[in-house]
Amino acid sequence: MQRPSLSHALQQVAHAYRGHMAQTIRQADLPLPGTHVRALKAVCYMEGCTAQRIAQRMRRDKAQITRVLNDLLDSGLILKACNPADKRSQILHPTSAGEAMMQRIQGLEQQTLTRMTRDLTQEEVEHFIRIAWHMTQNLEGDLPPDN
Amino acid sequence: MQRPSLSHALQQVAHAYRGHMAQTIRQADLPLPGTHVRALKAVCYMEGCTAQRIAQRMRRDKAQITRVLNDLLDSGLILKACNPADKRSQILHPTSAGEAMMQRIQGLEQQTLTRMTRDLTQEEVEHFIRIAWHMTQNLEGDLPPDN
DNA sequence: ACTTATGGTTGACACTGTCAACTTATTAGA
DNA sequence: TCTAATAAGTTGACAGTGTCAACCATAAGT
Repeated sequence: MQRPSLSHALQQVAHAYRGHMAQTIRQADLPLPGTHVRALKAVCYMEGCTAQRIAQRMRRDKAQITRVLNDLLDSGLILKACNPADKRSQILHPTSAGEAMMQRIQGLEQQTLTRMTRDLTQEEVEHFIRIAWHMTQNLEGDLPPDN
Repeated sequence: MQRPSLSHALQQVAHAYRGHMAQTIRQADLPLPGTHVRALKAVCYMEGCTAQRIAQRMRRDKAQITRVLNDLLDSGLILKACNPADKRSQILHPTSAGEAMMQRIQGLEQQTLTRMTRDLTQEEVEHFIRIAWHMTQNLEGDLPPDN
């Protein structure tokens, strides 16, 4: 552990990213907190997306996911449809408003990512991602990336 | 943005680290949340540490720092001393209990970091830290690392 | 002296995260 | 088949994180 320690660097960069995204989204008048964005992303891009699958992917408590999804439902960004294969669960789909929101947010995220990596090579970024994923695995040890 | 996206990787690794540390600390019966740990670390290792300096270093709102420091004060882990050079501010010092706590937590953190980087080379870890710091700079743009 | 800036505190609030208890439906076993 | 264990989702409660605005006291510049 030398000067910019791993833990400090990690916390700072995560905080900076979160903060920058939050501010960007606020400035664009899209009143959607970070967790909601991530959940919406999952609904838009996962096939046969259910609450449980989102919880697994994000490694969050399913209680939190339920609430976030209900917010998205109330905002008219997603829909729940019966899952004929399992009456307990519901398949989630974005509404057209949800798709549109996702498009806008993707743009904002891309902006943030571009700025964040502006003086880094593609290779460096990939290296970073690979190591980050490795560290995650070392601490938890399951689930494929799949995004 | 390919499969394990930068944003996803970043959020996952930060979450994994935070979660692992929290659990480790809980298992060791040290009832100290993460922000408190970081603040205590600053008090222990920064010369002439004040609330303001901690806030700058952690890039957090000073209101939060005030509250965290008051918790640490109530727990008997730190002390506030008058700053003769500026009556508004207080110099913070760890108590012996605070030092002891810091020692124990350092050990736990080292455990977590070791596990997290167990199959990575020193070079890879340093590369990761360097890129993380770069990204932080790109999004915010000031303050030296100094830890 | 007056104004402005800074260190710190407090109140209010939004967001994040987890745990436990519960309902309903599915699945596996006796 | 009946039943027990398990899984999806919901709800309540709560701890922790983070920020904003208003405020007080002191400091610094004019």
